[in-house]
Amino acid sequence: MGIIDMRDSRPIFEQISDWYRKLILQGVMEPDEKMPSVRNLAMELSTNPNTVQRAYADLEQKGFIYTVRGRGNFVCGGQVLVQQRKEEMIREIRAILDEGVSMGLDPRDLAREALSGLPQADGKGGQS
Amino acid sequence: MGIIDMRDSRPIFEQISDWYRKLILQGVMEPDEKMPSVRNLAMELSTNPNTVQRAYADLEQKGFIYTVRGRGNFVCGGQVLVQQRKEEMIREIRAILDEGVSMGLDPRDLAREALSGLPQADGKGGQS
DNA sequence: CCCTGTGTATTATTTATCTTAGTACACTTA
DNA sequence: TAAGTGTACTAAGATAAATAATACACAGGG
Repeated sequence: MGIIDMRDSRPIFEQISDWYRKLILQGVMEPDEKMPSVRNLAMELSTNPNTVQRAYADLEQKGFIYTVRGRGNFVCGGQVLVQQRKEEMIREIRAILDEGVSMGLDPRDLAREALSGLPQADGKGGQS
Repeated sequence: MGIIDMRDSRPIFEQISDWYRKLILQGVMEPDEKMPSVRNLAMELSTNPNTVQRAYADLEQKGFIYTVRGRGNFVCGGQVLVQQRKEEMIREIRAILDEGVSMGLDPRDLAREALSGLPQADGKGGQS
């Protein structure tokens, strides 16, 4: 699946932002690595520079990239963002489990079924 | 929190649909119980009858309510919907855990932290 | 039958968001 | 100097959401 999915109802800038957010959190984009230029990425995705610019503004506002005038956008480092996202994930899962409880379901049962058949962590990220 | 939250970026019809979806899944609205009339609910929520109508159309399309011409909308029963929602929840949790794994996190750790401090199922729904 | 309440359909208008387009300016580096 | 970079601005088009007003068909109570 590419960066932009036409069947996805979310706005393009959000799909771009989400794509790179995941790349950064996964360590595929390393700290201080240069992001594609606004114009280049717009060309590559057959979209508008303004749309890419908005995606980058979103990433910057959320602390995933930083800007150097005249040079480009670069990836922020690393562990703090992973930790923040981890806590956000826990809140998201907890919200689902809460809803399950309100329906009379057993949250441990939900968690157990969600865990079954998952690949294990590869430890590449080295989160200690 | 009321049905409509102005700080919520989701459309009003979706908030209404979601609200009643949860009431039905929680058993607060019982099978064959009458839904508020389109005009009454619109009045109560200070919104447009068309918006409520759209929410009801959404609920009907998803199988949560049924319509009797000239009489009103009524709640569908019960266990099949709960089971469907349960499986959907498991898929949602699994997607989050997958993302965590791609970041090098341990999914069992995420699940355990999400479970900690949750209220237990009250068994009111009686899901066997 | 008549009246009221119900869902449903239609058209139009307004509003907000997203996207594209084009232009311009300041900064950095080769 | 020239090319590449981010950034700002205005304008226009497209789409979705919400409101407004009207109309029609059906069910039930009197």
